[in-house]
Amino acid sequence: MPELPEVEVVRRGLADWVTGRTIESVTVLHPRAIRRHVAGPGDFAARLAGRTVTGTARRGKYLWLTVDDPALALLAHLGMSGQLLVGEPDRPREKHLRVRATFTDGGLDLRFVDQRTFGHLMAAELVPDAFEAAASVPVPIAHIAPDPLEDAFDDEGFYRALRRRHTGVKRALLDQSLISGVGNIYADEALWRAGLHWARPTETLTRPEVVRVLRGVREVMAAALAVGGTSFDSLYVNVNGDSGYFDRSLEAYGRRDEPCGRCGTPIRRDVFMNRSSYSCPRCQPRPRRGVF
DNA sequence: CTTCGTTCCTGTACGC
DNA sequence: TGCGTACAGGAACGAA
Repeated sequence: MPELPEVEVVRRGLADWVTGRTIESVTVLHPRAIRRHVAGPGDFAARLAGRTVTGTARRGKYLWLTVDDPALALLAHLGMSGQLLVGEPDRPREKHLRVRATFTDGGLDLRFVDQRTFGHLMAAELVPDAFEAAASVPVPIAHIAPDPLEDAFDDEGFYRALRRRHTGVKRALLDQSLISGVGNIYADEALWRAGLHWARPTETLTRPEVVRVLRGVREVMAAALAVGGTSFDSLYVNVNGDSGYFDRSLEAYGRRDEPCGRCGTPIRRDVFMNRSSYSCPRCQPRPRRGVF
């Protein structure tokens, strides 16, 4: 399940393998993969054909390729199971191949493979970034906040935004308009590190607690990035098809009934937002109404 | 305006 | 063996 560290691993791979190369043709094999590109597959392919890739960028879980048209980007979101793979152009088609791009040099091709089809690609317009001077951002994601690894992320502004909200801290961490790049896995890990329960009301958070949450997010993401990201199955891989190793370092996520690494209490699993939340009942006690 | 439940999709695991 | 169900879950969308 790609979150920020996994997307960053993919971005770095693309930077190595496609920068400077010219796209020859783009084939859409499944229209759902470009459903956010409202002009359709023909327009998507036509906008990208002949363009030379000039660089790569990322914000949160979105990554994009810049091209020799400064107003255009190839924007990608991997969803739950999306993969961007670089490989020999004559290899067999993957079962869930959705989009394929070839290059004029006849070398390695670029494939978007996505089993569960929650991911998508689009050819998007680039506009000036409201958060970082001199930077550009694709229009469809201009509304999301910077991610916590960006210089443009505003820690104090994040604290004030949380205090204005009336929701639980985990829901806020998953809200890409407040902080981008955090998904279910790293939200649970960051809250475990910060010693906060997922349902803690955001309006009661203290400044030191928010500092702990942000430190937790940044530290766990940096640690995951250092080992190539988190993989539970074969669905997350880098551009060469290799998995990361961070699942061996997770403290809370997926560890139901296993002992907490700090206190030994069995990790608890709750259903929240129709998905799993893992926490330590002792290190992350459930908040009581009226306590704060 | 904010908040929150629903929906999209496919493959795997598991109980009976 | 096969069938039904739970689960994995990001984010757009609509309702309240």
